[in-house]
Amino acid sequence: MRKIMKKIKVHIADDHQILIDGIIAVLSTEKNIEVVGYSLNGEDVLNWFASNEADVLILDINMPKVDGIVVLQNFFEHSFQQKVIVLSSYDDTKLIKEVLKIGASGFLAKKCAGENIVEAINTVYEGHQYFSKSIQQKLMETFTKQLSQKESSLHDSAFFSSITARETEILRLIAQQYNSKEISEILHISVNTVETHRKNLIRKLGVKNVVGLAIYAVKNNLV
Amino acid sequence: MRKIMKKIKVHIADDHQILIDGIIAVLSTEKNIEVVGYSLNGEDVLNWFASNEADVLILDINMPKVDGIVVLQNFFEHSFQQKVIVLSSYDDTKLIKEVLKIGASGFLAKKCAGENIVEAINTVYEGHQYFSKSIQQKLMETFTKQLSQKESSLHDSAFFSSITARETEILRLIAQQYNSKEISEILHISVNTVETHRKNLIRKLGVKNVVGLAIYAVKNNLV
DNA sequence: TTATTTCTAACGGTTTTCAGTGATGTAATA
DNA sequence: TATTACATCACTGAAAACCGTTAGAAATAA
Repeated sequence: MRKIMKKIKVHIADDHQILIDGIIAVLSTEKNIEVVGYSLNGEDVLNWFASNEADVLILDINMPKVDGIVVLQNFFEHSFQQKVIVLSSYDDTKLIKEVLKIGASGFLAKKCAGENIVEAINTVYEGHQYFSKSIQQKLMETFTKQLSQKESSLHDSAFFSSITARETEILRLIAQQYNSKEISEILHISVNTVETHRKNLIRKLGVKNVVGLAIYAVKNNLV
Repeated sequence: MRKIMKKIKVHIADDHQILIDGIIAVLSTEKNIEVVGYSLNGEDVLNWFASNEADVLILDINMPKVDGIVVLQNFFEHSFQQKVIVLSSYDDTKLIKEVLKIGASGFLAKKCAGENIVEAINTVYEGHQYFSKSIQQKLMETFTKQLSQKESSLHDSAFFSSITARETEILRLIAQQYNSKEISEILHISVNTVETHRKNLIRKLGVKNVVGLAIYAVKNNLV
């Protein structure tokens, strides 16, 4: 019994013909991948891609006429079901985040090996995400930085060194939009006491007013 | 001229001797890696590792007596400069985040290939992070999920449907701890106007007071 | 034991917030 | 043209926040 394999149809958009030819050459050796079209500028991509039945779009982000980002946005505004792999000369973290937000499934640095394109196409076609190695590394680093920042902000010197448990309790309630009177009722203490704690918090945290307290609370995951 | 290569010294901690032997076997073929010791339980790791000069600790997270997490915490509390690669049977996202927070440099699923261990050791020794493939995938997914959530919060119905540009401007200033009078001076408008905008914001966003506004602003990345 | 911190509470006074209501000019839109 | 949305401004009064300072009781650390 022979398994009939459906070919993955690929459209390529890049302003450098030579690069397109290169990619086509690489993909031509792959039995389950077929290049069904290409565009040399952003303007062209949407029309082209909408009319053919490509499954995957390989999109260069730096293109004349219409920027790749704009193409991406248009693309997902029309909620096409196809997958997009973004191609870029630089592995700029901001850019990567941007395109991921918009909805790209993969991100390839141009310096990566040809085999990665094949891998990327297969991966996104199966519904997963693909990132070339250097980009993975970068993203992972910002990711773990995020984690450690969260952690370190919790271990914020001000937070653990001088804010008492009671103050934290009150800070939490302030950030829940309770005013002093309400907090005094919740904690069964005098309004004056709440106000004192509040004043101490403002002083200790070096903020100006309740707004500062609220923001501090949010940034330290107290809400 | 021959380059003299310093061997990377590795310590392994796992309660399964057979796994340790396996790793040692894999690493024995590597010229630049040397296994200098191993521990069969968590309790043992810290003493052992502190006294020898290993560069990299390969640490199983599921161990008897002292849990791997506890070992990790102790480890970084004593601020050892060495790198830690965490080994685990499951690629549980929560667990990964946990160990990354604490300070691990790498995470390997036990199902991964032997060569990955070599790659991991070299990578973390050079100061980078290493994650086995399945884990990368998982982390990337939660990462992009985060991004999309951030995005969706920006596209919060309330935010884009009813808040005007001027109101946003004022909201931003409120979140910067300016009071109405100060905002009126910054924007060269009457205090009454600022107050009106403020009231409208409170109404439109369904919050109780400035604190609610501030929190809304932070959560929508306006500060 | 002594010293310090923390929680509690209070007083007096000023400033700000907040709710409600109403009004005007302008610009876009139906 | 009429309507709507927006930004602007005003007045009132009650409530809340803010500022400075003081001070006792209890728990905790030196």
